[in-house]
Amino acid sequence: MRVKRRDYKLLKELVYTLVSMIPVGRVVSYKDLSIITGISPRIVGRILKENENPIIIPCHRVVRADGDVGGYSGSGGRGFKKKLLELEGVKFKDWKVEKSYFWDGLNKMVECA
DNA sequence: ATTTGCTCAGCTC
DNA sequence: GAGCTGAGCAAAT
Repeated sequence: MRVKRRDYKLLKELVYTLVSMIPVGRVVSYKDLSIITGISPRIVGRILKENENPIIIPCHRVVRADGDVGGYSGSGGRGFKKKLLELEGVKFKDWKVEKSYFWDGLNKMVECA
């Protein structure tokens, strides 16, 4: 399912909203966001990168499906992202988040809807 | 565990 | 208009 280009702006808002819903100490994969929004995972990353309100959007809580930290365009890069997550209570195994920290709340919400 | 191929919106040439 | 570039994914090796 693809979204019309005209809706791209709304799509961004949706992504931001979803991301801002992630509880502390939990993470969500780009893949899940891509499924929910109906766009490809890369575009999710692009949207986060282009986010207009970095303050209310905890981009660091979005990681790759493999558990890998992924990239980060903010200050400090990936290292800072990892540190931030650890600070919130997420434990890492090398550079990967343990699966138990993935949050499936979004998927459940979508199932409900 | 590592390499390869695919994806799709945006930017550049 | 054609080609390159990613904050990724999944399958094959």
